[in-house]
Amino acid sequence: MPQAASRQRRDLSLDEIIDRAAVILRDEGEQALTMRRIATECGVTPMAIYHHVTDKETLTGLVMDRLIDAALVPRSVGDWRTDMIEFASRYRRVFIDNPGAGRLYVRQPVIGPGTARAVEEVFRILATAGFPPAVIGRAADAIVLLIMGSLVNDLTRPANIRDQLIDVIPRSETPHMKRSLKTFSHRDPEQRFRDAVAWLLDGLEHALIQERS
Amino acid sequence: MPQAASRQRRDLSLDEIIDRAAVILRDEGEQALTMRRIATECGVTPMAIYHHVTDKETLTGLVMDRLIDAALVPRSVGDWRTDMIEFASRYRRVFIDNPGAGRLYVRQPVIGPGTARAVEEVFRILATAGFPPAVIGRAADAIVLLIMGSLVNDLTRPANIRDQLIDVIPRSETPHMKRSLKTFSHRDPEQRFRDAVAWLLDGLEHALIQERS
DNA sequence: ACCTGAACACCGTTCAAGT
DNA sequence: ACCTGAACACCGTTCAAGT
Repeated sequence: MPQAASRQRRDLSLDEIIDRAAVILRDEGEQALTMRRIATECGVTPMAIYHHVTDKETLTGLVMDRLIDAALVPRSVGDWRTDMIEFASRYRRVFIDNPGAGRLYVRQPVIGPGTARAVEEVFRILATAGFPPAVIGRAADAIVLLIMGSLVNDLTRPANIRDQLIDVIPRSETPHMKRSLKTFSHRDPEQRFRDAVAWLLDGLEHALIQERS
Repeated sequence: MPQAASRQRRDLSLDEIIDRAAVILRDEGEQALTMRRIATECGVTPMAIYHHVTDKETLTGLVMDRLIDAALVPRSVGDWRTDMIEFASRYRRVFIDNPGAGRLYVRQPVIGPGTARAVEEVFRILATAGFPPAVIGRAADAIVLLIMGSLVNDLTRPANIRDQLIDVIPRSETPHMKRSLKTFSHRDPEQRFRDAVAWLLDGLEHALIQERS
């Protein structure tokens, strides 16, 4: 039988804090994730949290790096283009499936083991494709731009909000809008993302081929 | 000589509110932009603002759409690739030069005349390139992803924070990191963005050429 | 070292009232 | 219609103190 709880519980760990915070974020979203709420969930006073972490941003950073790490699965086995598209889609989906975490992710930097392993994996895929190291860094950055942009678009812009664009100025000013707006606004977000990544990889591959010939 | 101010000033307009808010945001950043501060700058009580606008988010939306509209210049005259890269860079720079506005922009949707004209311009450039309407919407979306991603990266991630990635896990786990991290972390942000857009356009152009043959 | 209690310095917004 | 005054229901965090 475990010892009765002492007057002051001394068993609160950083790990437990991160876990409790992650649950709140996943189940109730970002505005539910307050220091006071995390403390309550840990059965402790708000200021107890500050003994394990310097401020809220570093705590949320730890939560998000852990989410990334948990989503990394053993490397896949297709060709490098497929591997990259699948990896980027999986990374994106971590935050699409956890919108609270996603909205936090585009607001603050995240550095940790999960992030490092994710970046290493992108580097590895590009290396197997045959890109020289000088290009790999820039190419990886371009992939990151698409992931971040996709999160912003899909987490902060409601699905069909772009339909409103046709009505805010006279249609005579927007001759091209009428023809192209539908494919701009109505489309599966995941597929839009995969299209963009595919085009980017096409451009990269094209540059690689030209350099070799 | 103008009339003396009445006891209750009734000359506060939405336009003035937007202007004052824009100045605060540009000069002092996002955390200075509070409803109370805007009210003070307008010489009015906080609640007076709510008579002209329903909430803070719609107000900041109006500010940002106006920033976009002001940055749109007469269409350029190069080939479509150059036009697109220049347009995207200029759009991005609006928010890079105004970081407070930029950080708000990746948090909330913005719909208005400025946004509509910007989207129309992207459609126009892609149309002159010869893309069919069904592709134009998807291509425009891909461009938007890069712009949004670039804003997130350059406004929320400090320049060289990626250097820390090498130290968070044992180097034996990251064989590719050592070779490629430098080009991933040290690089002119604007140039990185232009590279990414150029690769994307390469991929798009390639698809267009293949379709025609 | 680990935690509590009270307070500070803010927020956006509602509500009721004035003219 | 346009604005004021007071208050509500919160925040993250500092500071001093307890054990």
